[in-house]
Amino acid sequence: MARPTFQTLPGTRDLLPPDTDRFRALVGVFADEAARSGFSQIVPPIFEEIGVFTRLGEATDVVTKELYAFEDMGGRKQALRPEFTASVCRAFVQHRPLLPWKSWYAGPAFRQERPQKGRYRQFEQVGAEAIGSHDPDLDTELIVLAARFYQRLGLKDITLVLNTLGDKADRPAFLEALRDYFGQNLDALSQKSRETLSLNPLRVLDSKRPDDQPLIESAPRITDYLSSGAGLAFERVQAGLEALGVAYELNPRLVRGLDYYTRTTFEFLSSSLDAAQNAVGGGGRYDGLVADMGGPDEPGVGFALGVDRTVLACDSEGVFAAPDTRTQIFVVSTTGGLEGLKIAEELRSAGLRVDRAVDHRSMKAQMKAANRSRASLAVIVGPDEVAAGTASLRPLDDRPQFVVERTELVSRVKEFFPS
RNA sequence: GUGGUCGUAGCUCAGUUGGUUAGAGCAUCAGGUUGUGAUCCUGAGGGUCGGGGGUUCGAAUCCCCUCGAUCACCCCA
Repeated sequence: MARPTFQTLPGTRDLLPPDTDRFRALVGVFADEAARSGFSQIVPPIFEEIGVFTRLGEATDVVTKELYAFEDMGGRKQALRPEFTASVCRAFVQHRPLLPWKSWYAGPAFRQERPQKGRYRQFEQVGAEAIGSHDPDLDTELIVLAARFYQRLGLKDITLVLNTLGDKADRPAFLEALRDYFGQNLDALSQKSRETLSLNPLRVLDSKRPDDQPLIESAPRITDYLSSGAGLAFERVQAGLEALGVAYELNPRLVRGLDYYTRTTFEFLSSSLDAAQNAVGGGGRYDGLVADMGGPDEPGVGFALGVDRTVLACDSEGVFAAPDTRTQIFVVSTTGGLEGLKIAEELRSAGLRVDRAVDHRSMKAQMKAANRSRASLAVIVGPDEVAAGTASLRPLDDRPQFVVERTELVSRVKEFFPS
């Protein structure tokens, strides 16, 4: 096909109906679940001072090579948000709300990477964050909130994977152990992983390269390096999930890509997704991040779910269809006057979904448009109806057409749509 | 950033070993008597075959470059 002059940039796309209805409904479900769990919505700006995001970690790809950074006219360095957590922490520090601060959000985030299935440069997330409490039961609540959301969409093939990364203080010894271990087996490690090792040894555990698997399998485990506090918290989260009947898998190699995570980390994987990008959501605790933003040393825990991937998962499981926003009534008018327009607005005022033929085309053309709109009723006004003070109602199925008084039009049409 | 695959009408695709005005289905529009859709019939519009260059008497078909899409690596939602 000959390409148009302009088209969407790589990794971006137009969301068109009926997907738009579906996205909106999905966010609606999440908003409802979040509110049930005591979270209120926050809408941070889409771009921030670049420092807000670079605080996420010097070793994270999200910051070092995927950030959409730019300067404003005054030379101020800023960037499109690659995720929400940083913005939420910044907002917390800026406004100092009461603790715990529980907020949810929905909106686009931006990462400049090569697009592929389930991975876009502009992608949609919903998520929730709670700042100001160490309570591991809060971790559990967050996880269950996400799980309930998936459940309400109708998704079944979702696996919850759980791990802990320990406290900041536990980290150095563990990292050292990893460096030693992998360092001694350097020749058994893939080239890529060797590079990763020098940057962030944790991330080597996350390698998907088959060659690395045997080595990773017997690598040191964080659980052996946990402080008692972190260990107890991890047990408490597991106990909570068990008490609530939420299934999970432990995976000591789950490290997640952002450097700020501490203690609990989790990921939701869709097994029905035939794409490499099968993580539909993830999150964890970030106990030092608020302080890094220049705020008080308040802990935080939260998650983000990828809306685009979740929708893909819904597709492959055949669940969560778009809600019906179809036109109910289609107004056909051949008078050339304003009667059709008036009727359409009257019916709209009465709360019905009404569309109308434009451009004064032939009745046949208007009826075709009516049929295409998938409305179930056509209201027809021509010269005869106007003269007689009536309107013709034509059901767009097999039922017979009938005539109603113009003055009773709205009530007669409403009768046609019970409920 | 690296690699694989792909790029013909709005959509899904044909297009034989390079050979005359590039096709189909769906969709769109208009007709099939005077005001009636979804079915059926007839017809019409719509493509410089992603773009540029080259080989050739001749290229949608072969070669090179480029752009784009897609999938994967990496990484993550």
